Amino acid sequence: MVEDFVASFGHTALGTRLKRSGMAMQAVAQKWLQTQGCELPSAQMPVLAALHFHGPRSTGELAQMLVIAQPGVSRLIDQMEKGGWVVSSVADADRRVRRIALSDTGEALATRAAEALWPVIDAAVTELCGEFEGSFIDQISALEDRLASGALEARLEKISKAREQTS
Amino acid sequence: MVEDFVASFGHTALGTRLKRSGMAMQAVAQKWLQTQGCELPSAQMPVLAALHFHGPRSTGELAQMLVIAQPGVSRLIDQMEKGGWVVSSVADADRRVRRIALSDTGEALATRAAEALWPVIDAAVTELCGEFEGSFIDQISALEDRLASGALEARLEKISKAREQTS
DNA sequence: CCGATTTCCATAACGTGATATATATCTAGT
DNA sequence: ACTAGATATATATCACGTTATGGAAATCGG
Repeated sequence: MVEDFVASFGHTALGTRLKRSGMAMQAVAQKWLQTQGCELPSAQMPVLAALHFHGPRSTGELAQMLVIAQPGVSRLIDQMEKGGWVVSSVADADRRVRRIALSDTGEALATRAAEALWPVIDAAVTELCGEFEGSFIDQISALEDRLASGALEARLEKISKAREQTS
Repeated sequence: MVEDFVASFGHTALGTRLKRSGMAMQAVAQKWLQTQGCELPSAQMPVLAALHFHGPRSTGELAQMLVIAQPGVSRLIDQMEKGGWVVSSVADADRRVRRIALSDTGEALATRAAEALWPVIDAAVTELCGEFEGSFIDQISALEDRLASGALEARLEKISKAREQTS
């Protein structure tokens, strides 16, 4: 039985492998965030971060910043507004433009995440991608192996606990 | 204006970036395949290749080989059967098992792809990922840059034409 | 040999990306 | 001022991955 045909398919299926590994990392990160009491869907996190670090933006600006299609942003904003994380208003200068800003709740979550959540993920992923050797494809393979073995979960756990100690 | 907030977000959003780059590569490959007269949706390509190189398999075996969830395989097979690329039948030994095999049409496409299409993609992606330098995240950034500049399309075109000459 | 458990697959519901198209608004040219 | 075109956003639909769940078939244990 072939364990992973796609990985055996050389560079031809590299796109599939990158997509798959990316989704796996997102899933692990989201699960960990939930254990930390952060219920925000992972797709909405980049919006939260972007608005937190750069202030209110329009739908189109967010699409450009996040490199996702505009209808996707439109839907995300609707969801986040229903969830109470952002507030939107019609821009003064141009009534076609919707100005999106974090609500107090959203700002509070973003602040907490910026202090205690995103740094942990960053550190864990940095560790996860450390010490890679060989060609790019070898490094992708190494990443896949580490993800499959639960290395990211373990590092999130470890780093999170270490930070609790020092605080 | 921030060009790409996600990329500026360090390792925290690496999953998002990998997923995004993977999807971009798939899209480029699919578009090129269409110019070569290959109409198969990209998601079905791994199934075609797996059945071509390893022979008929069950739904569960395909899920394991392709590292996607079983319901996904189930749907893929339905689509491919409607498209005439595969035929499925109830296994003799165990009537729960669905045995999936390439149809003549599917086998013909797979043979052609194995000779003239997948090698081109493989060569183009290999070139695309060559000469990467620095840390893993730097290499991802380099990949993103090259993809954004249309480097993969250019290489597919170039390699494809070079092969036509020699044949 | 019959009932309980396990296995394989299908279906449903959801998440999150895409594209295509419609609508509303603004701007420029006459 | 009026109209044509450009622009910003919303809506609809599709693609493709997931998990949850249930039914049919096979297997196991008493």
